Amino acid sequence: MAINRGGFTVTVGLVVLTIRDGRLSALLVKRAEPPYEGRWALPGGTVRPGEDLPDAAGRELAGQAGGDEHATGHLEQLASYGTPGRDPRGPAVTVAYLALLPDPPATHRDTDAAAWHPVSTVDGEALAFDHSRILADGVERARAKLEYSSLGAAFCPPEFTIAQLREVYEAVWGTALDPRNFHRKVTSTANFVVPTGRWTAGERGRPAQLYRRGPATLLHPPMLRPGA
Amino acid sequence: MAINRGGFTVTVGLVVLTIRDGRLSALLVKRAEPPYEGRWALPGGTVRPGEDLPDAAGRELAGQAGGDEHATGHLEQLASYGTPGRDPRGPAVTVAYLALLPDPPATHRDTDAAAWHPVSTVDGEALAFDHSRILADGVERARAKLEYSSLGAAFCPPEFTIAQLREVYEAVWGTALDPRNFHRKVTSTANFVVPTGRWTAGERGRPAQLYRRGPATLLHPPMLRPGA
DNA sequence: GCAAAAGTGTTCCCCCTACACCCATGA
DNA sequence: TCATGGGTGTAGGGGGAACACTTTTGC
Repeated sequence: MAINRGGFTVTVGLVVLTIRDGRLSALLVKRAEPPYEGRWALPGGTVRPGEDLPDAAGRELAGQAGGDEHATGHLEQLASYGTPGRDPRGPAVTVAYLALLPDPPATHRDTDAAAWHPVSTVDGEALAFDHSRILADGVERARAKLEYSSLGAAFCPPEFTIAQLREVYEAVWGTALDPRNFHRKVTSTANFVVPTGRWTAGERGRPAQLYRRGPATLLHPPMLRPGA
Repeated sequence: MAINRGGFTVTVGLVVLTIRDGRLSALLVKRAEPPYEGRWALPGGTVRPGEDLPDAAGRELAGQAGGDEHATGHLEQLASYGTPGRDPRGPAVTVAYLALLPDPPATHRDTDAAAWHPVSTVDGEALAFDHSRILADGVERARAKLEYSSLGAAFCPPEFTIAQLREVYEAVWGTALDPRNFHRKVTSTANFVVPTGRWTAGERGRPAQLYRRGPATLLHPPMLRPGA
């Protein structure tokens, strides 16, 4: 009944970001076969027959980065790429998705085939296919969305301190933020974070209250980047 | 040399918006053949072999709405849609683009096969395929982008008054804006609009200065929607 | 005590809002 | 002269930036 009219391979590509050692980092996989054998590339794979695009992205994400991304992380469509010749094997459209994950301990460790790379150290031409451009687009999307959405908390574990959330913003934007103003801003924005009543202990300095993600998705007013 | 590994038809779909009679309106075409024969749908078509996605979108736009969209309008990728079953003919991914055009006189008149519909009158289930959802996504993107970009001017002819630009914002957002504050805001934002030195004549009231689009793309600070 | 980190208060300034007011034209 | 729309001035308020200050822990 379904007639194959198509000439395109459709794949999903994943820009998976997290904060490791205070640096915004992307998950990359090393290609095991041509084309671009041995080069780093974005995780991803072909969309299966009868599979919806978000499902394919979620399946690839679960396979690459563990299964709990729906608990605290975030997954959204980024953009599509179809420039002729981008895949030497033939016409191919990649629908890219952006995933934001907390780092420890859900995120798997580096292996020979998959590793986290600080985005500032990924050379603009180093990745396979047109993945350098896709990665750059994903990073820029993440930077922009922190301003007007509550997605910064997607990088945090289920319970986190305001300082942890601030370190997310500082890592993604690459700027220092005033801890006092950041604290007031976050806690005074309705439904951004909700206090749990629990507190950190055993660390330097005064204990900090733990918070969870609130139900808000859009921030009014937004968090503004100092630079621009 | 290029091996066809594909099972997908890839098409581009266009959400083409303009302001007609003070209302945000979308260009729709009436399908001449099954599936959904006789139903209104978004303009679009299949991506040709060797053609890049933006080129395909621009070609379809030129074919449907005249050729000068690059002069004053705007074209950007919106999102991709690939839910199984969305096209009864088989697996199909549509990469949707959003186009913003000035209305008179570049925009063609309505015909039996293509007509402008105020978006507020397009029923949520009336369009072919999943085009109602794509249209809704495009309208929401346009509403959001007016806030923090200079794209409002893409709806205006090459030379326009501040009042014309204000009517664009009012039509897209569906709210009334204070003409005095809007004027000050627009003219005081660097590089948003640049005065031509020419003035309107022959109309009611005091003549208004004519402006062109400025080189700015992002607005600092943004224009804020009154409602939220 | 000292360093370090959490959290509060305060001041200044910019921008947004609202609205009074003046200007320039057509009828 | 009146109506209509273009454009400027000004007062009030909310939020952000900067930073002094207090609180509570580890060492």
